Amino acid sequence: MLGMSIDNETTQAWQSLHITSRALIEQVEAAFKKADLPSLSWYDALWEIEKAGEEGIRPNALIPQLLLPQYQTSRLLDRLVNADLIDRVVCDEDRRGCRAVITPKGKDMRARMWIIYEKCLDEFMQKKLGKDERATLAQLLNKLR
Amino acid sequence: MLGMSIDNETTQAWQSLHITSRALIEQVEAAFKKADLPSLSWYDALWEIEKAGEEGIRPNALIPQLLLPQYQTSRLLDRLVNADLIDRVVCDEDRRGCRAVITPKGKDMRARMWIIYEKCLDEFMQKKLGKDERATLAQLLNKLR
DNA sequence: CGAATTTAAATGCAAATGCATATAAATCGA
DNA sequence: TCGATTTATATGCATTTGCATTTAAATTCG
Repeated sequence: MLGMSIDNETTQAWQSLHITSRALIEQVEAAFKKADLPSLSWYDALWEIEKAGEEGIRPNALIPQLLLPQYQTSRLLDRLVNADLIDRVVCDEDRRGCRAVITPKGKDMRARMWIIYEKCLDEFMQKKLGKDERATLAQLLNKLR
Repeated sequence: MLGMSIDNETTQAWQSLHITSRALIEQVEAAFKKADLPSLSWYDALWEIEKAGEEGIRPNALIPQLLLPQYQTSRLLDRLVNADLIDRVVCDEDRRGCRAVITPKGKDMRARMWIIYEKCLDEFMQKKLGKDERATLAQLLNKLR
């Protein structure tokens, strides 16, 4: 470990990742806000819950998907319930837990958000990199996990 | 705009960027916390302020560097002042403003944080990608800005 | 010059976050 | 079986954030 040293490519790659990801996410958030829509974290949650179908999904299964701590997941669900976008359905097979199930209003919200999100992805990713570059980027980033 | 559609490479690249950046930053934050050190945003601010030397740097010049909104920058400086890591020096050429100047304690803190940060960069970036891959990653990410 | 506008920075307040802990059901083990 | 432990989720409280607004100095322009 002594003598470990960080080279210039490493610094540049990290810096780019740190800065670019923040800038892009901020731009997406700004687009949502401009369209009077909720934030990216709501989208991510709604999408995972919608994909789970009528059965819904357990909060603890949502945690690794959303990369959020447990308490944040719980409170995000609170807000989604409060906005009538999901229901917390009682969970028969485990009375400690619940299932998050999307409502029609939730589906509608997610669809409206996707319209904006899609435009962002086109503008901030698809138009800036060629197909092969996008594939390379994804591949390199995946090696970091 | 009608007919615009997002292809699979775009989705994958976005997803990777979104997920990977969050995961990596979280890991760095966790490393700081484990070492009883403050967060990445403190590091970034201390570094920019330290680089500015004895003259210090104006808060409004810090905003684009840190990619933070004005009020967040102001309050981050509050906390740094409060921890004796920087001083808010009166600014003679513009009485509305101030200059953020690092203190010896601030320099020391930044140096101690860098030891941890460097290990993270080595572990999460340098060890996972080859030199050429790191260069490619940085280059692709830079095209997104 | 002097009123109107712009810019730098701070702040009051409501909402979100982080942390530790609480609650309560499920599972494990003697 | 029953107390001990683990797991799922929620929540109280302090800190941080986001937003809108305030304060005050600098700049613009008739």
